[in-house]
Amino acid sequence: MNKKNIENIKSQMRRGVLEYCILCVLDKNDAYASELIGKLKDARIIVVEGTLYPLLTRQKNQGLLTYRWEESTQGPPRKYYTLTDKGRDLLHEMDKAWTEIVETLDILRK
Amino acid sequence: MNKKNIENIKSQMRRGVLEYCILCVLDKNDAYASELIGKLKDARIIVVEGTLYPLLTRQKNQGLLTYRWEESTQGPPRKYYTLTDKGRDLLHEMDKAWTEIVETLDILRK
DNA sequence: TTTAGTACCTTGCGGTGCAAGGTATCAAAT
DNA sequence: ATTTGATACCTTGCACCGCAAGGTACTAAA
Repeated sequence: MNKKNIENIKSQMRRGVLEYCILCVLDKNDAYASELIGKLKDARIIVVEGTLYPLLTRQKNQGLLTYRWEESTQGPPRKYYTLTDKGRDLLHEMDKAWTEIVETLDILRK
Repeated sequence: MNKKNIENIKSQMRRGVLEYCILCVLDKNDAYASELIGKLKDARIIVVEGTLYPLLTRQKNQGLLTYRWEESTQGPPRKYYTLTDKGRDLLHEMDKAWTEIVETLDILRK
């Protein structure tokens, strides 16, 4: 009951920064969807496929990302996503927004 | 166009911590809804009435808050919200969750 | 008795995460 | 040859929730 509450809160917080996290990860290296899910899971940002795929499509349609197909040595071809210049610009805006929120909460909590 | 994007991102990030902010503010002092809106606006967490009222009701129904009516010297009576023990417990859990997310993003950004 | 200020609350819409289910490719085992 | 398992992509339907807009009610001053 209470545990459910806490999980709900955590996921709500994570949601707010999900798009930010994706751009962060892609800023370092191109990646394909399944790979991204793994990396975000490692970073304790839980994401499921049904969330990530529509999100990537949205970001692509906003011109933040592009993709290319690449053959894999094992398994079906992979769709590698890359940050565009526009995506990088937005990432920097997100950095600012994030910093601002962290500062705000520091004040609220002090 | 782009400005709208950024605003959208910020509000999405804020949403994730809205409940947390409310409990933070109430942890220091009891407050009534209009007052809360003012305090959160000062903290650059924009909230509108249509968001706050249902949220307070939700938190009250979850047993995180209680309220009492108080007469006002000018205007209608005010509904002062107070954190319950359960609310305070959850606030501490939120502190942990928030710290964890901040750490996670530090890692993702490094 | 009208206007202005303060305070409470509800309704309808749109956006979005998630669970579940579906499709396709490749390679190894039967 | 065909079944199985691993990998990878994607869609659908539900439910939740923030927000804009609109509504009610009390008080005091014009």
